[in-house]
Amino acid sequence: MSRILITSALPYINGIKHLGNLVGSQLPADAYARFMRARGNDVMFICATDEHGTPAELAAAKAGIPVAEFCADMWQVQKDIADGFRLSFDYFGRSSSQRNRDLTQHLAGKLADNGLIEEVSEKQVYSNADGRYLPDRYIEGTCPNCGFENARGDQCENCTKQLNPTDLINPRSAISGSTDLEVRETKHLYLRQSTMRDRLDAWIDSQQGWPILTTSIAKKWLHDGDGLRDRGITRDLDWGVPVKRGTEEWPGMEGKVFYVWFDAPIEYIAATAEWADANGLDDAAWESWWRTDKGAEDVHYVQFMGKDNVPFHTLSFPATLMGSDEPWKMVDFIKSYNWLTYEGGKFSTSQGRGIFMNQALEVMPSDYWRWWLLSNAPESSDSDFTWESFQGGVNKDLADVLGNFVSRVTKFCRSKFGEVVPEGGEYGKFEEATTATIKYLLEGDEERLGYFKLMESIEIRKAAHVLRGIWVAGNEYLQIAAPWSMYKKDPDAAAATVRYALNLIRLYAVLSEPFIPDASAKILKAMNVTDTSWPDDLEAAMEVLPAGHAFEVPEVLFAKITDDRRVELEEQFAGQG
RNA sequence: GGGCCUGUAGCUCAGUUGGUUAGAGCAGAGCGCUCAUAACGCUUUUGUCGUAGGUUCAAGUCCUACCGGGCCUACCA
Repeated sequence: MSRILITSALPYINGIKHLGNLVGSQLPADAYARFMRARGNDVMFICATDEHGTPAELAAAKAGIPVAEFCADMWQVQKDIADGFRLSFDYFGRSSSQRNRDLTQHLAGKLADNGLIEEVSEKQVYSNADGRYLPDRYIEGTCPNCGFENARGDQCENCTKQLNPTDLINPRSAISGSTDLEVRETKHLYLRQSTMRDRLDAWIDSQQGWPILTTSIAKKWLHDGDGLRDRGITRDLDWGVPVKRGTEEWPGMEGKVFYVWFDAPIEYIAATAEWADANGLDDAAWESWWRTDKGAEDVHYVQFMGKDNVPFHTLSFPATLMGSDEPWKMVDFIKSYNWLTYEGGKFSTSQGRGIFMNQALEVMPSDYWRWWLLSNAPESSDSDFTWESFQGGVNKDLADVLGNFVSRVTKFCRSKFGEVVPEGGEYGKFEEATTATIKYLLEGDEERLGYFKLMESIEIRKAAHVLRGIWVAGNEYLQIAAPWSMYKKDPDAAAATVRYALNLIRLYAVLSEPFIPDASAKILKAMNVTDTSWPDDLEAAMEVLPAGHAFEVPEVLFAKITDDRRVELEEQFAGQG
């Protein structure tokens, strides 16, 4: 048994995420967590909402409620949706928790003690009308390069030239449109990442088998231009973790908060502490996952995220932990994902293009989404969602190959033997061959990785394809064994075939659980079995349901998506953007 | 501008460290089965592996250039 710590990138609080966000972190992390638990490992799967920063403040203002209240509401909304997708977090925390405040302030204090924090005086644009400092991208104006009138303060979207807010002609606030802006001098804390460049570089070099997407992004930041740059970790905002040096005030930093990207990854740790608190456990419980001096030295830690998050997880957060000079558990594997596109274009929150998580659950069951998204996860490059592909994948894989297999076996059994595992006959060469085929698909060989290895190495998409192959093996078996014709001349032989096939159904429920937990549960319930033990011994697994065991024919597991329905959905979702 | 990824059958994609006749699913065609959600199984058509060069006994696999698609580029998270 291993101890496996899994974190999924924190969804930002300002709105409901779309399917691209889901497939890029939470969903594959969940499949991995479920798989690892099923194999008997001790798993800690952590996620939380990322609640600080300007967008949260603005979203709250737009909703006309205090930001703390807004975040509390949105946390519940996101939690409910996560539950709807059956995301099996051991704890879903909040980055605004007291635990995170304490830990963020503590780590900042340690970094300062170790000479890794620098105060920098800089000029920031302040909007009098809005009563706040504006991040670069919240300032708009005319691009000095191409004349585009809606250029943003960080970059002109029209000519892609990078800008400073002060470059803009006729700058205005993107929030209020006010032109009453002024440049103010303000002090901020910078994390001296540059001094840790070689350590970070060596640390990344020492990692084995990370996705090329992960390492190439990290290397680029480490070596591009002058190398890794220091980064401001504070902001002039109201909403966030107040800047403190440990538990002490930080002179000159009054009224400022830490930058979200400083406190958000720390929430992985803090959320584990929240988990301990929520379960009435002491600090030792969460520290055994995070402190290598308190039991975490044998923990295997895996992070999941979209590619946009890679720099923070390969550089800033490791720099924070390393720089504290305390024995924090560092990540062992960073799984990063490309983007999911929608009907050939981008998912867009601002334009309402694509499918959001709440809408998805309103129109289709979560298993359908889980299966399509995981079997098409953007692991090697971007993947495109189309309703046609979704319909095809769900209908062929789930309804025809798996669902219909369960249906044909249980219904045949009911009509010939009743709703009970039939006795008589013995397993023979067909069963032996099928078991061998499935064993190969599970374990693989030197040339081809099997389901187990693919899941362990987080090749989710490939694992899904192999899993499908295991379902197909059941249909192939039935075709060869043909119990419907065998029944006429040798009912005992047919009974043995049905008994084997019923055991296949249970096996499929166990193996498929990481991908389609609802269907898996439905199957197990119908088969009247609670034994979900992992089939380390496949021969034994084919005997779990003994002759005489009662079961029920389940309802149709996966209703097909009709062409009419697909067209309806295409139209419903095309109308928005 | 710089960096990274990517371009393989009509579609979506696999193709390990270069090695015999390039694979899978879907779609198409044929056959079989009739237990089943008109489901399942078997067989089968299609490829100058983006283009042009190069290295090699041998390249989809390595190198160079070019063309196409995507992403990142540090104050949105």
